[in-house]
Amino acid sequence: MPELPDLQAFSHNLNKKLAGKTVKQIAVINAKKLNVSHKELQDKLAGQKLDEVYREGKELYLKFSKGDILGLHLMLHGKLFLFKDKHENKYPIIELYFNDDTGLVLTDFQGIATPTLNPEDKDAPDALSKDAGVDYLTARLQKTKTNIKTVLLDQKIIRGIGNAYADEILWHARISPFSASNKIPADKVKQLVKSIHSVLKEAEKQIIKANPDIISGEIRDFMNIHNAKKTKSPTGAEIQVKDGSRKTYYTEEQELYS
DNA sequence: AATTGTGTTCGAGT
DNA sequence: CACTCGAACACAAT
Repeated sequence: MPELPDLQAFSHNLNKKLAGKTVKQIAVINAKKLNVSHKELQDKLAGQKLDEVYREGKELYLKFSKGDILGLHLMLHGKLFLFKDKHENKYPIIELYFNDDTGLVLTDFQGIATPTLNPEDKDAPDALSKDAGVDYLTARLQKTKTNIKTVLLDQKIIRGIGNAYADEILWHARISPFSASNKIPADKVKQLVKSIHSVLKEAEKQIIKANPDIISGEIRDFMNIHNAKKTKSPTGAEIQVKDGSRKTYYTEEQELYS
């Protein structure tokens, strides 16, 4: 599934391809959790120009000329396709048609990818925002004793990190995923903030390098730790796997604070 | 051809 | 009551 760096790449590419186009029509085919009626979405967005596409947490935001925003959450398997005139992709959720006869379709075989009209502003900072800095995380990590991986995955605390990148980030920071969040020393929290930023930005670079025009799917061959094809970390430690409702990959190089 | 993977919600258990 | 954990969603890729 796409995580933050993938979505970041998608948003750049979609912005390049779609910004400036005007919405002609919208078809809602299977959006169980859309927060407004099909008619309201159509009435609001038809005729508006798409100003910008960008990423917010794990969602893509399409911002229109009158200020309306269409949020797209891809969930586990959502995929985007651009098309001319019509498309033949299976499992469509929603289709946007533009006035030059091109279109954008969101599909999901699980039917759980979710469009949202004018999503509420979230309190939690985006993982790449400067608001998710040392001060914020230090204070926030003190408030809970759950393990640090769970905290990184909690979208109410910091938005955008998923299962795979949580493992990559924690290895990069050399913090065990099972560490109690309130036991991580100050200098390690500093390192964690640096690791969040550098792991996510580096991944985005790798993804764009591998596929400059990517707007869906995922590329993860380059991942160092959360990678079933690898047995050792770049520094030679055996990669361990803990099976849970999601898998956690880690090595003994990561210090456990408890 | 059986296994694996992925975010979020929700209900049950501690 | 607060928290933690697993199941479900339903298929593609291998």
